[in-house]
Amino acid sequence: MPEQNELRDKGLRLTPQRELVLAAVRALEHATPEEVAEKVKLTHPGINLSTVYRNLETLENVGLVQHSHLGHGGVRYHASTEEIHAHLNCESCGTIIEVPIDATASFTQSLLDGYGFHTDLAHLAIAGRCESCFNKP
Amino acid sequence: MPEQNELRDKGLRLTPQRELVLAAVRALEHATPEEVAEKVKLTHPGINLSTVYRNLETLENVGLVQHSHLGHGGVRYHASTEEIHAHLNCESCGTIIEVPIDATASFTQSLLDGYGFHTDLAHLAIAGRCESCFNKP
DNA sequence: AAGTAAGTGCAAATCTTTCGCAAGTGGTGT
DNA sequence: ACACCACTTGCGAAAGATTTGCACTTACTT
Repeated sequence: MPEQNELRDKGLRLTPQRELVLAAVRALEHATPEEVAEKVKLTHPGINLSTVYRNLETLENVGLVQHSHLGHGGVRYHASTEEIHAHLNCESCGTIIEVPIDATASFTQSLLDGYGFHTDLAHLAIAGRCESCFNKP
Repeated sequence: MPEQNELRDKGLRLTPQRELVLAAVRALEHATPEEVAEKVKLTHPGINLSTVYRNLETLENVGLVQHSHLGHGGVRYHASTEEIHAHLNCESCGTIIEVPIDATASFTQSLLDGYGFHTDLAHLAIAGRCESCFNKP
């Protein structure tokens, strides 16, 4: 019987750790594995970091979460249900500006037309400088 | 007296290691620190990997080289004089497609207009899938 | 030629992510 | 309820990339 649980529906076992990891990713948005672990530890102190890594990978495999590479820091995970957006990452101050994916449509279309490339702008941040940092030395 | 040497002009000491690191970055294009070290070792076998890292950082500080994050692998360095281009990175097969920066001008302009964001598309690869990988399962 | 600060080599330390393995547990069938 | 077994977890160790402390060396200044 479907719809009993989103994890079981994907063929995964329902463990407390796994549920908490998924909940943490959803709550945090753009969290690193480390941050996810911290969040989970609030309610389940014993969880191991490698369990977090494994669950992030597992959850990504079934499509419930996705990762992207923002800024110079490491990988960040977000729930698949979040609205898709591109990230502008200021290299000076680290600010992340979210841009609705529609605003990038003509660009990705031109890459498709010109290079046959199917762009996934959500996966990697776009580097640059925000207005205020640009105006500094 | 200026123009005696590009490194000294930047206030850096002229060491064999440093010259070789710069030469290697220029010769290799998109090389990882590891690859730079390999190249340098051909003529200076004793060079230490940490010396390569330190020189890459130093050379970047004075603007002679720059790094960018292509694909999932590590950091890659290129000479500042290289023609600037964006990189389309196929997440399936790892192919890198180079795109002249002109082709992205209207996109970066729209980010500037809409978000005051000064985009540096060369710094991070753009993720997605190339034509052939897109047509596979 | 001598002095000094920058640069180098080396080894160890970090940091992040992965892996092997033994012990634990969720889900299924009895 | 009971047992079974593959999937999961915890833990420690390993791996890969990059950084750091420190003593020795060397490029540049005078």
